[in-house]
Amino acid sequence: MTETAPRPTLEAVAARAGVSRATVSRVVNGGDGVRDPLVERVRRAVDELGYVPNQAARSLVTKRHDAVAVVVAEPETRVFADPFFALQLRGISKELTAHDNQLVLLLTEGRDDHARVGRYLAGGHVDGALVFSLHLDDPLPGLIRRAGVPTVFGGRPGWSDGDGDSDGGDVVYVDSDNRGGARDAVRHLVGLGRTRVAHITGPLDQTSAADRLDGFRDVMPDADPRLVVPGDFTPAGGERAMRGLLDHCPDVDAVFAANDLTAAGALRVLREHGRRVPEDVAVIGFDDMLAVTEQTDPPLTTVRQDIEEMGRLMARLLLRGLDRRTAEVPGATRSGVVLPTTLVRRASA
Amino acid sequence: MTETAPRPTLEAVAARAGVSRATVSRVVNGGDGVRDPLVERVRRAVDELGYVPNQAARSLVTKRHDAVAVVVAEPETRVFADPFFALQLRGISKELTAHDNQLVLLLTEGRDDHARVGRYLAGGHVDGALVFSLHLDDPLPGLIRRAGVPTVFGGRPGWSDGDGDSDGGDVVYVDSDNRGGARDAVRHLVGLGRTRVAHITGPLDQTSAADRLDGFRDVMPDADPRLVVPGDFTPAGGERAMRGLLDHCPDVDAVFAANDLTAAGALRVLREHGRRVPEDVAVIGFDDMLAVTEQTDPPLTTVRQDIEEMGRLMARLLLRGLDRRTAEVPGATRSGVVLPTTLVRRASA
DNA sequence: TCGCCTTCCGAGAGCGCTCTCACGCCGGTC
DNA sequence: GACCGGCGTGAGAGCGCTCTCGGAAGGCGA
Repeated sequence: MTETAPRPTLEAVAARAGVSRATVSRVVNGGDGVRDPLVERVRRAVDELGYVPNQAARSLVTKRHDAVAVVVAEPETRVFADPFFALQLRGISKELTAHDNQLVLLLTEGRDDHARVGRYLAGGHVDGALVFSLHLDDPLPGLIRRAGVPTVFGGRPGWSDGDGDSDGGDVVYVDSDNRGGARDAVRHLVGLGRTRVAHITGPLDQTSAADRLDGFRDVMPDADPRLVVPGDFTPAGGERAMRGLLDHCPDVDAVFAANDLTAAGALRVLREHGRRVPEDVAVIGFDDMLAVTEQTDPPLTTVRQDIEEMGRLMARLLLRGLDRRTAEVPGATRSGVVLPTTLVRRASA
Repeated sequence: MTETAPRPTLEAVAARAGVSRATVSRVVNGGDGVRDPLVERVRRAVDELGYVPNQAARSLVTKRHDAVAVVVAEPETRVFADPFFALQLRGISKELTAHDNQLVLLLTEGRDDHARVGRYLAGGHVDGALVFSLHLDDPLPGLIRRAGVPTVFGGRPGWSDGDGDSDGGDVVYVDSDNRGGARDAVRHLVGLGRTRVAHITGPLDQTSAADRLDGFRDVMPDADPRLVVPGDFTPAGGERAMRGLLDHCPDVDAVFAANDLTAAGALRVLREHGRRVPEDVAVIGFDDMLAVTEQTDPPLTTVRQDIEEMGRLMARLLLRGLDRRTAEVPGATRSGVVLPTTLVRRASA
């Protein structure tokens, strides 16, 4: 923990280059309006001294921080028992880095933390926030909105539809096309000639789960209600649901599971019961978590979403809102952008 | 993106409370040496105005940031296709939050990024760094050391042993007891009466993999060399290794796999070949990634490490080094702390 | 050649905070 | 009753930067 030598200041660079502080500042910040030879001299001085601007001093006057908060609520980190979290973060990180922004990570658990996050965001320590909050009843989005910080949500927040309140801030979010992906999956099953197609849902207080159910219903508006059974995005939930399904609808010949973990559970129960996949029952998941889809027996057909791209887009959208000279985001409406999904065919359907 | 009203300053609070800036500052920072009635008045003013200190201004003079960087190298995020990353981060986050520090996340990929991270750390934007870097040849640790930022490593860096160079900074790290855990696993197999115990290693340029191999050798110093086969921490690697093992040592009766994914691959090949687990071949993994260990057939016996605690300890160690009034870390040597592992018995061994 | 406009650079104020220092006031001592 | 010590408070400098503004220098038309 040795103390480092005092770092060079603008003043020092100016002295060495034989110019004023202002000129050095100009060069450091782009160098417009400074004649070439001077620019050159300043650059050299900067290099020689190893000058790095003091961000605190800069923020103090510019009121910008070049930092963005990423807020992840506790339940998410649980859900993210898969590469989801890491990938999204990676996308965000790449985009932020490309625009010289730092990523401040805020993990929350429990109500107290919400207050803390609210205070932090309201405290003006960051220029904006990227927020993950899948649950309908999550107080976080409200808090954050009130904090008055530019925000982009990951996943459609529960109240973004039909809310349209007049407090100014449009809700900006990035989501993947859960509904469309679900439709593709179910259509694929129908295309396979299946007639008794079941759906194991996710927790319906999450918009992603609700949207996938909607997609299922789009294709199967008249589905036997017993073919729609609740799950919870876990393998155990998938097992439970599948058992119930086999009990009440033994003639089921296809299952669209709300996610891959659920599908994995269902697969296990099907094998237990001697049903062949996909011959007797075809199965499709959602997410394409490789750790799961490639390891199941048989390998799982599923709906893939481009997680990393979601992260990248969130960051881009936010930065755009922050009025940086950032490339326009194609397909972005005022309220958000929905990324397409693709069906990945493996052996299970 | 509405502009928020200008936030109140110390000055404003002082005016409202009828005291000087200095007094408000004192109260905000603990209130020592200020008489009670005044403290009360200041507190009220702070509340009424919703005053939040401007961190930038504060940092500018204190030269502290109450922020810590977490540096994760690209290969890690790949490895972290499991809750590892999220859990560790959670532990870190909790500890930092408890001490009012922010977490700045730095994800790197490729050489350019190394330079960027080096610059950032050297730039004095954070008080310290937590670094994950498992590979022996990673240039990151060196860069970071040179940046002169207090650092704690996650996982023993390759060069921490026998290096003992004189550049001042002792290498502080937190790791789990890979070697001891491996010993426990292998001893368990031996205790089961197995005599032909194989080991599928991880990539040996990672200290965790090397340590696990060492642990294996501790118990089986005279193992048939053909029983030690290379893997790469992936299921595919596990499959490949297991196939080779069955080819060359068909009498193998136990496998200690370097991690759970590897074990999952091995398990699949064993089933393919009609070997019963654990009757014919007992299998043990490492990590206890629940998504894997509870899903394999049969459920995997494995060595568990307390990931979240690792993260928490890293943060605590760093904060301690930063000379905050932080609780002492029991069992921490100057160079780091090694957390115990526990054998979790399931059905596979 | 003169004046005017443009371009480039430097002086200086000030962002919001901390912290040192000096001063005022109090009680206690001789 | 004069003096001293200590505690509590305020004044003010200054952290390192940006940015406005004014002045110097140079180019061009008349």
